[in-house]
Amino acid sequence: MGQTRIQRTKIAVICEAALDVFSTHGYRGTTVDQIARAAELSKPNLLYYFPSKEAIHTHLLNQLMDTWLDPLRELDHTGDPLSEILTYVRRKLAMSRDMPRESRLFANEILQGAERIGPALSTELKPLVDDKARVIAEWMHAGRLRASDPHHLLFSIWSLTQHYADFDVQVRAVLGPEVDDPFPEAEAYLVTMFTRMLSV
Amino acid sequence: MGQTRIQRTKIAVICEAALDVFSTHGYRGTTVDQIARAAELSKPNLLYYFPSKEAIHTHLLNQLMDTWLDPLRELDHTGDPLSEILTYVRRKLAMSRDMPRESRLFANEILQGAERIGPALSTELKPLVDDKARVIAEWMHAGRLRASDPHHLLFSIWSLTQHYADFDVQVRAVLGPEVDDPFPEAEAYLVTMFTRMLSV
DNA sequence: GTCTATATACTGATAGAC
DNA sequence: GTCTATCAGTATATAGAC
Repeated sequence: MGQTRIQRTKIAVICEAALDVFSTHGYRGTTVDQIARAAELSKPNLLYYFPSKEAIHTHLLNQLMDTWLDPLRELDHTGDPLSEILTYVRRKLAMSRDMPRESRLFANEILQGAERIGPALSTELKPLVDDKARVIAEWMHAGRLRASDPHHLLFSIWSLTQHYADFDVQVRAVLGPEVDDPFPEAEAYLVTMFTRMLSV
Repeated sequence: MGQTRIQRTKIAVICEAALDVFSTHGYRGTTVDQIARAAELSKPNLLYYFPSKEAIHTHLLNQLMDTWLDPLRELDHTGDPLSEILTYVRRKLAMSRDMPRESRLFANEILQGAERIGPALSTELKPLVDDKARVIAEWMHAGRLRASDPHHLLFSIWSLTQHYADFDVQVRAVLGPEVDDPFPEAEAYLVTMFTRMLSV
């Protein structure tokens, strides 16, 4: 939409700042002032680029939905079943490692009833999941994966991988300070788990 | 502390109401007025029983921590390894089904940095987890369970079971209205998963 | 113990100068 | 485009009558 380069830059800075604050304090816990300070702007100046606090939040969630579903879209029905699943697990875990704020933004939204993103779950998420669940079911039916419920299989991948972003504080508290980076251990564990679960 | 029966009842009513509101709106998203209305009390009357909004929240979290760890405490090193794990999984899943508000209260707190409950993670949770992880490690070492990382095994049980409470909205959106109760499917899936993961 | 009324502070958003 | 000043609405908590 006819934006100058400077406008796009400022909007990006605001989104970056907003993601930071929303993801750690939730929607209600975040103030426009906090976002403005993090973006190094005055409050009215920020509201010159976005009409309201809610507009920023909605914008972030909509942007995120696409990125979030990319790894699942890439699940290829022509590939090797177990490799495809393990690749998906690794990508989702990498997203938890590299985009923990996005994961928490999403988790906050779902946890509090998905009032803003709710519709997209039925219109965007469900059709994609149903499609991929069908692919997985065919693999299982063909004896190329051990049988189990495909939908719950996908739920389990989401919960296990996102846990390392969303519950990061708890994971680190339990593992203690001697574990600097839990992700290598996590990847090894999850690969083992899904291999034992699915390999024929 | 020298409370009359009526006082205890009112405090229980307040806690019940507060759990309802805090778990669906988060700490900042909750107003004292909402809690008061839900408890059918006036706002000043509510603040006669608790000194502040934060005091109610802290009280709930502290109470919850104990209940939350009970199923793990019952993991018995003299029992059959796989049965003990599966029982733990079933109990945790039952808690997600029967106490979803408590699960979400806890998830909200961890997700937003565990500012209030953080210390208890190191002093209460970690020692218990380390202890039970040792039991599991011994079972694995004795060849009674297939080897894997005990800490991450516990993480996986938490994330998989709590997912059905914390992400309930998403689970239902994906499964669609034809699935009335996802928990029986979930239990069957999780039992299969941990059996394949751990049975020798 | 419980209420009405209110003090005090914060927050989202806008007006208007520059 | 960006700022200072400020409004209107809301929130926590308290004062004081009963």
